[in-house]
Amino acid sequence: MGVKERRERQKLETRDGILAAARKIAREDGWGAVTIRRVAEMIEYSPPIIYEYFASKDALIGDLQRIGFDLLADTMRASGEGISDPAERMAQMGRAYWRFAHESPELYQVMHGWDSASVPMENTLVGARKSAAIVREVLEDWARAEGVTLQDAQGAVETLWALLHGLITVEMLDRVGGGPERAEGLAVQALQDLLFAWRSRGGQ
Amino acid sequence: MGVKERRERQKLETRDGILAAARKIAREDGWGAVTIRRVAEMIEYSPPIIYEYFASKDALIGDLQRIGFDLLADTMRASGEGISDPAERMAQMGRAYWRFAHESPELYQVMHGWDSASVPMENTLVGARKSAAIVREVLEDWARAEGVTLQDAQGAVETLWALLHGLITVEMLDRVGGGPERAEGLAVQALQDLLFAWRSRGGQ
DNA sequence: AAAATAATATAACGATGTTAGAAAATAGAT
DNA sequence: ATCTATTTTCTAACATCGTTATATTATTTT
Repeated sequence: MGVKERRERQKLETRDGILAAARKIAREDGWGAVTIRRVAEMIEYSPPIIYEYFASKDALIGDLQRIGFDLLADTMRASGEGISDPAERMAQMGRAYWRFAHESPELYQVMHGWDSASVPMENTLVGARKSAAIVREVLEDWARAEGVTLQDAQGAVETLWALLHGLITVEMLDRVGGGPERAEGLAVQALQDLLFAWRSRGGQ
Repeated sequence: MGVKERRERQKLETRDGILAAARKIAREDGWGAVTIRRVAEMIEYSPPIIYEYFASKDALIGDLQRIGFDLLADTMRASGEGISDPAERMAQMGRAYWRFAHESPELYQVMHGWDSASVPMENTLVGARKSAAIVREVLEDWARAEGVTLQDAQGAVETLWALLHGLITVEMLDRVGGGPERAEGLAVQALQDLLFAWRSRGGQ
């Protein structure tokens, strides 16, 4: 009577296969190259099969988007674990964010609707909140440790996020002027500058 | 013998009509709704006519992208004109950037390839440089006035840009909980914080 | 082994960007 | 003013896309 179970397992495997195929195509040839037919070909099924697992192409891509945000949040959380100094923990998490965007550019792209990956913005909103919550915690730890009262903690988180995301954006667009290392240096520097300013004025 | 000239004029008008139509559709229903057929319908011509003026849909969109960047650069330049204090001039240009993104969201989107507007990244790069050059000038004026030596002026420009662009991104995605005014406040604040940090440490 | 059910494939639909070729409008020449 | 040549514009069609209806094959159950 393990038939149902085996079927379930196989179904999940196929589902994962579809997601993996879409991701692989996106990574290799961009999200514009991700078509139902090409995904189907890669998993060696006929196109309609995909609709047994996803309601639509948008749903499939939306799923990858959600997966990306979850992965990012997990990575950031993990990168901060076991580090007691809040400033250092924040720096590590910033680096984790940076690393994630560069190690999984196809996910970062789909998370933000780049590269003609048409994506429900609602997901981007929900997804971004996941990481934001983690950053906010650390930021408040830092403020407490530094004796700084943040007047607008959420705003501070958004500003930090904006800085990282903006620099990653310009770097991914640009791919010029000095290479990734320099941009990461800029990001680290700018984060420190912001923290320095907030500390100096005793609050944001 | 003014026939040729009239034809030329009419051709330019039609061309502008196509661009305007595409922009209008994008503004009203998003870039995903911009199809050749719909643009043609709006200008009251048949679809193939568009290919008399543009090599492809991508070329059409690429043109709007370039137009957007030029308009932004012009706006920023104009907003700083006649202001002698570099810090104030920079603030004005930052506000101009912010205003542009909100007054012409469809242009800002297409400039950065958002909303499934598939766009040549090369243009984004070239376009962004136009505004960057202007900002850099002012930033260097500011540094001179403040007696600050910027070790990496280009990096500083990129950082400022990243901050603005990032906050606009999060706000457009998010709507930021509190409306545009709050997000703009965050942007102004963060810019000042960065300048403060750079001044304090006597260089970036 | 036959019947019932589930899994998968083929063929097609409407919409897209784009092109070929026909039709219509306009120019210049007689 | 009419005829011809040229330019402008349109209709019809193609390939590709997401998606669905329907047929076919494989598997399970009786």
